[in-house]
Amino acid sequence: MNETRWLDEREMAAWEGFLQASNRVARHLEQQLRDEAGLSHPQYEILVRLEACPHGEIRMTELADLLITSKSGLTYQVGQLERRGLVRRRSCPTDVRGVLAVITDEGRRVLREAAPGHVAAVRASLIDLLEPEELEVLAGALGRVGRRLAIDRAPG
Amino acid sequence: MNETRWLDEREMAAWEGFLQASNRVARHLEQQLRDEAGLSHPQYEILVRLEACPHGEIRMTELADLLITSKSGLTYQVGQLERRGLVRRRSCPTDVRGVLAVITDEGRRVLREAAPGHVAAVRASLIDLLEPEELEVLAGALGRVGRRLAIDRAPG
DNA sequence: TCGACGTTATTCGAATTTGAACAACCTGAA
DNA sequence: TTCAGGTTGTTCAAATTCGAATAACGTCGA
Repeated sequence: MNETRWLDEREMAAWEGFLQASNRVARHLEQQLRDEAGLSHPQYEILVRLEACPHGEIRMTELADLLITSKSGLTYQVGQLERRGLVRRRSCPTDVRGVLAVITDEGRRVLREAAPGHVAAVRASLIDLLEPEELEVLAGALGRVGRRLAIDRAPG
Repeated sequence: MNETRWLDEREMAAWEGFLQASNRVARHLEQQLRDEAGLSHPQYEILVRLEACPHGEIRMTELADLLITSKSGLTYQVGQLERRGLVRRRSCPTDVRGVLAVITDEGRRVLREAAPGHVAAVRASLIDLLEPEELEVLAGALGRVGRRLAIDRAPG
């Protein structure tokens, strides 16, 4: 058991900044989407990912990985979206067990309407608060963090 | 209604990196704390904040603001911690409505035991993945983001 | 061909979170 | 002093999240 390497002042500042920014940005976006588009952030993300897929469809497990959520959580949210007609399910042609989540025309329409307000909120809460160099560093550093943590992830 | 300013490539990279890093780091820490200390991250944060306060105590509303959570959510978590003897409540001497959350000796002990593992996880999932310059930039930029969003917050 | 083993999506119960409603209380200006 | 208006912490119902358990299905080597 090694001696604990505590955080020094600048490490602490980075950590607290990261935590606080994560929380506040998340809250900001959640509220904006809820108010202006009637969607939760998880729901919005599902629509975004689906639209980016060929034919607007993808396997449930793959989608769960993209969204960094649990499979059961995705089942629930896709169920919500299906109820509202923004997504539908169809069974996978190559694997009887498989389910494809598919974005509907209505889903695309809702997404198209929600996107401008969402992008504005992302700018207001993060992007436009950063200098160009900061943006660059953030993209590089946090991209590395995400990729690093993506590796040693237990299956959900 | 202005034309939407969509995100360019580097802005998108920063945004996606931020989102993904937030999610993955949060998951990593949640699991580590649960496994090694039997605490959720919110609970750990409550203990940390309390210990940093004079006499290890603070008003509920102030604590909720520090933690960036709702008042009702805090009521619940403090209730959980009280059940386990890590925190106790006492009424505020200067305001009959007020309640002070107080960390107990047992709470301090549990926190002391949990801290090394938590710091190690924070290092492994974020801090030690960053170059010194990146750390500096992150602290500055995300600190600004947090402070900016702290201002226009609706009361909870 | 046949199992052993891993995958797939869902269901279930338990835990957690939120905002609204609420009762009780402070505060400051008239 | 009074009282309108804001605060305080809790309770409540509803929504969401997670992991374990489950049933059904692929895959691969012997």
